[in-house]
Amino acid sequence: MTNAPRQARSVATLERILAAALVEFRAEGFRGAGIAAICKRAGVSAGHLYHFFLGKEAIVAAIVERDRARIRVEIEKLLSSDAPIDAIVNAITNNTLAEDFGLDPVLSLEIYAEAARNPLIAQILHDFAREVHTDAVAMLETLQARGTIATNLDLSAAASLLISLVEGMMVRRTVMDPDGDPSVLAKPLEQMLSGLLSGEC
Amino acid sequence: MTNAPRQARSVATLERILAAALVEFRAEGFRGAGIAAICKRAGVSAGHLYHFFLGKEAIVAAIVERDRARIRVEIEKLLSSDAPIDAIVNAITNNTLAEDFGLDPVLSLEIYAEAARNPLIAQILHDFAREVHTDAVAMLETLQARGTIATNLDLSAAASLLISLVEGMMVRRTVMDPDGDPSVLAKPLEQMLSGLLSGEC
DNA sequence: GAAAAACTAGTGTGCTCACTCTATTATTTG
DNA sequence: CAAATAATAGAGTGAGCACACTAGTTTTTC
Repeated sequence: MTNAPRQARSVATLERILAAALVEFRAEGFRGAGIAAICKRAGVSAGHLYHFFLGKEAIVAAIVERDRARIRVEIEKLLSSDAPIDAIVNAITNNTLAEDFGLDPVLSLEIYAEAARNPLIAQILHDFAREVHTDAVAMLETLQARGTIATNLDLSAAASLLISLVEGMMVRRTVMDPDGDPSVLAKPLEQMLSGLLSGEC
Repeated sequence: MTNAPRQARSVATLERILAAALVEFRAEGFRGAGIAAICKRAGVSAGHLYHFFLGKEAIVAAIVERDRARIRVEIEKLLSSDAPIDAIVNAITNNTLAEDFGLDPVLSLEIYAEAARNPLIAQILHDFAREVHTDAVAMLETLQARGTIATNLDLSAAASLLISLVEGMMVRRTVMDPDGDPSVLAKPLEQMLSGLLSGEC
C-alpha cells in the first residue's frame, strides 16, 4: 500500500476497490482481471487506485490476506462450537461446506494456483495453514479432555487428516463432482471419523 | 486442432509444441504463459503453431486432456495392484503421492482454477472424476469379494471419501504444508481407513 | 480560511499479447 | 519429374495491458 487512508471516506474507497477486485479476480482470475475493470467497478480512477496500491500484485496480496483472515474467523467459530466433529460432518453432508467455513471455493482455487508461482501468496497460505492446524489441535484437545475421543491419539496428525479431508471434499465439490449428492456420505464419513478418533478398530 | 499431422515429422513437431506448452503452463499458468514463449521453446514459428491449434484455448484443452489421460492410467495401475489401500497409505505417508499417481500437483491446481472459468476444462475434469470414481468402486468391489472389507458398505460413497482424502492430501502438501512430515500420519490414517472399510466402530 | 489530504479525469507510453498473412521449402504422389 | 500437398518460417497487426503523469477539483482538518 503506497498511501494508507487517513480519512473515513478514503477507507470506504479502499473497501470499494477491494470488493471490486474480489469480484473481478473471481470472474477472470488474478492474471485475467484488468486494472481498468477493477477501477470501473469500484468507481475510481486508475490514478487513484495506484494511490492506494503499489501495483496489481499488492491488490492480489491484500485480497488473499483478507480472504484468509475472514475464513479463519469462521473456522475458529466452527471449531469452538459444542460438537465440532458433528458440525464438520454436517457441513460436508448438507453441502454447506462453503458457507459454514466462510470460504469461496473458486477464489480458493485461484489462490492455490497463484501460490505455486508467487512466494508471497505461498507464505500467506503457509501461515494460514499453521494457524488452522493449531486451532484444530486445540479443538481435539478439548474433546480429549472431555473424554469424547481416544487419549492415545496423535492430535497433530489427526488434525492434518481432518483438514485434508475437508479440503479434498471442497475441491471435489467444486471442480470434480459438483452435482453429486453428499448426503450419502454421512454414514461412511461417520465411520471414518469414528475410526480415526476412537483410536482403535 | 486445425490441421491433423499427416507426416511423421509433423507428429514430432506437435509433440514438441505440447511438451513446450506443458513447461510454460506449469511455470507461468495458463493465462501467464505466452504463445511466443511456447513457440520459442518448441522451436517452431507462431504461424506453424497455429497450423496445429485453433488458438491458445485449444492448446490448454489438449494439455489438460493428455494430463488427465496419463494420470488415469497411473491410477488404474495403482488401484488394480494387490493391496491398493496399502498403496494409498504408503503414497501419502512416504510423500510419493505425486509420482505414484502420476500427477503434477502444480499443473493440477492450475487446471482446477481454469475449470472454474472454462466450461470445456470443467467438462474434461467431470469426465475424469467419473472414471476415477468408477475405478475406485471396482477396486473396493474386488476387496469386498475377497472378504477384506465389510459387505454393508456403500462402495460409491466410500470411493468418494477415499478420493477426497487423497485429493486433500495432495493440495495440503502442495500449497499448505509442503515441509510437513507425512510419516506421522501413518497410524491415524490406517485407523481412519479401517473405520471406513470395516463398516463398524 | 488556509493547508493538507482525497479524489477525478484524461492522456500517454512502452510493452506484450494472441493471432494473421504471405512466402518458402520439403515431401509425397501419380 | 512434375504437380500437388504438407510443413515451416517470420515479419507484421491491432488490441489491450499495467502503469505513469499532469493538472485540476473537492473535502477534511485545524
